[in-house]
Amino acid sequence: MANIQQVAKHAGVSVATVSRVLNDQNTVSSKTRLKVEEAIKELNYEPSMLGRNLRNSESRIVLILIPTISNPFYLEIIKGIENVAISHNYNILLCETDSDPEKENIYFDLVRKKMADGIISMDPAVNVETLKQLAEKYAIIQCSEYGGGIGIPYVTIDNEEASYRAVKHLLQIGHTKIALMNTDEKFLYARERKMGYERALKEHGIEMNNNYIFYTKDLGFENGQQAMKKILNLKQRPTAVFAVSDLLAIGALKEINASGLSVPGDMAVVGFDKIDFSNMTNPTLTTIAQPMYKMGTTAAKMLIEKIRGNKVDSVVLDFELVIRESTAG
Amino acid sequence: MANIQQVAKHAGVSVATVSRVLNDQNTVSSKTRLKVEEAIKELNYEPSMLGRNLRNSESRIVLILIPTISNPFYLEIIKGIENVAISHNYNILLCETDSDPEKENIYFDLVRKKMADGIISMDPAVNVETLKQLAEKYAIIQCSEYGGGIGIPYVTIDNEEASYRAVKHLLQIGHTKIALMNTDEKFLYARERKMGYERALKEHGIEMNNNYIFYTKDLGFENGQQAMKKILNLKQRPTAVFAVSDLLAIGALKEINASGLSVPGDMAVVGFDKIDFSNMTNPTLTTIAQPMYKMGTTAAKMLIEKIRGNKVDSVVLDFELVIRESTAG
DNA sequence: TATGAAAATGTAAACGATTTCATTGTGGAA
DNA sequence: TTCCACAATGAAATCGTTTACATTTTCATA
Repeated sequence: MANIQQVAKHAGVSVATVSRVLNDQNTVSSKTRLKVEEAIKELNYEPSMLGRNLRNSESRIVLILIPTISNPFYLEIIKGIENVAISHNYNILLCETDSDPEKENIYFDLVRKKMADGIISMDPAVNVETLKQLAEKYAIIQCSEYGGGIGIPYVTIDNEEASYRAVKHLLQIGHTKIALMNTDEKFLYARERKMGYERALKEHGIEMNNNYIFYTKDLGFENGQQAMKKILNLKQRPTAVFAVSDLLAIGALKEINASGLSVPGDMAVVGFDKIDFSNMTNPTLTTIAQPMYKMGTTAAKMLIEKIRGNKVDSVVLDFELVIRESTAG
Repeated sequence: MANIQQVAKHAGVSVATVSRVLNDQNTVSSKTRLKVEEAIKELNYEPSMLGRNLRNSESRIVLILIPTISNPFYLEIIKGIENVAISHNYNILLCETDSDPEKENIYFDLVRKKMADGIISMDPAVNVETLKQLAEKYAIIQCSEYGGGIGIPYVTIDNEEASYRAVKHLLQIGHTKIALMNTDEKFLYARERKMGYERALKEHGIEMNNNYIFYTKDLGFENGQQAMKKILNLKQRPTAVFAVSDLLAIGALKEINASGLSVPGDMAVVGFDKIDFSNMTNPTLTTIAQPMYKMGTTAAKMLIEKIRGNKVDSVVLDFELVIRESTAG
């Protein structure tokens, strides 16, 4: 495997000149450029990024931290990040933390050890203290899930308002007994979405009923099934459920179907995220569409700015309520 | 940011000694080791992987090539690869090719330029010629999808047999008019699965009927819907469908439901892959379970062996037929 | 033709680790 | 005490680039 020295010798020039050709510098005469390019061809030379990266003190790799790759919610965001990254000559390392601080630390080490130039964190369970500390020295952006007020730039939607709109939709089509399927309130978005839920109810003169609020440990399909089981067992059974993730909602859907009830006839269901699958279920799912691709591209652009050493501001993007069969009574 | 020189100076030793401490070499006296460790603490030193990688001529990064991140089939495989990789101190770069040779080439360049130590390819549409050429110089393993006979080690299941078993199951529960929803036969697995389909039919004295075979461009949900639409319009309508991917099958499911027919009463459906979502549909999907996690770990171990310069052999893993509601008539 | 600014090229020092080989230090045996 | 084997340490080369600075070349102008 040839290196730049050999190319230089073969072309009869210095390594500096070869490097200039490689980096498209305009200070090379077309004659020598040709010589060099020929040598490169003949030797089948490929510049080593290891050498270049060391010299430039960069890795051109950015980390994406997600709790699990199994939640399709992240897929579109990742695509957005990826496209921007690639067009800026960055590559992405997808890091599944399983919300495990130990795994998390492996990845944090990657930036400490210069193997990564920055991080986009989408893990709501991330250790905020560590992250904050890391952010003092390294480029970090939070995407979709963020610890508030810790001074790290983020991109998100207005969760309170989105939740409000979802619940309001249920109220408008006549529901008054509406259950909330939420996650642990240690997560900011969980608290925000509950607030939106409460505001919508209040606005319609309905008092929030704690018996109608269910907390799940995770955002997965099974969690939705289990929670729905409990809801169906209530003596005062609600007529609608608002779940804070599509996977939860799909679990609910499955459970309702299994119990012989029908959606939306007996029970309306609203999800959150608009993952691909939300359109594949039977019935299709009413949900809040997060602008996932846009979130990804935005976060990536912010990160690259940050890596360049510029200051960046947080961004709040628009969402949309998508009404489909699961509430189209 | 401290470097090894400064640590050496601070500890009053040479850089060689610091490096020895870093790499756990036993030739360091416990006294100096202590001094060095103290200096590392005090200076908050983190060894740079850029320097180390250059010196060692390795990146400790491996590439995973997949056509699209949207097909959940790959998720479990990726997890398997990831776990093995991490435990061997490798990191993985997830590369979405969109089956676009140009994007593919960006990633191939990464290994040519030493930014990656090897590739696990799961892209059936990969440019086999390039891959073959690359495999002469770099470590490459094919996982799940493979170009046959090109001398690159692969891990897969017996697609012909799996398909045979799926169709045989349908025959055994009484179906005789069975449609096949396949993809382009330029893919080896598509040809193999068709052969299995044919063998099962033949064994039951049924001649293969080309009107019952449908080709889709991709393996997505929409492709399944479209193909099912055609199937439902046949005058001699089949009573069962075998789709070569779960996403196709789920699209079919959706279309059957939409047309007012019921599964499995009017139409039985079998998928392939056992993705998570195949258990969330209504009804749940009968499918061929590929040992995805195992495929991932196996491929990763093979790749690491290959990187080390050892010869590795291809592997064929077991599959399983999982019978669920969509055929439980 | 001599001059000098601008353009083209070269030299050598980084970047930050690992490792070979040489050197020094240590302790036990004679 | 002397010597030797072996353990511990250090000096310096190396991995493959980029780039500041120095040097040479070119060429229009006086």
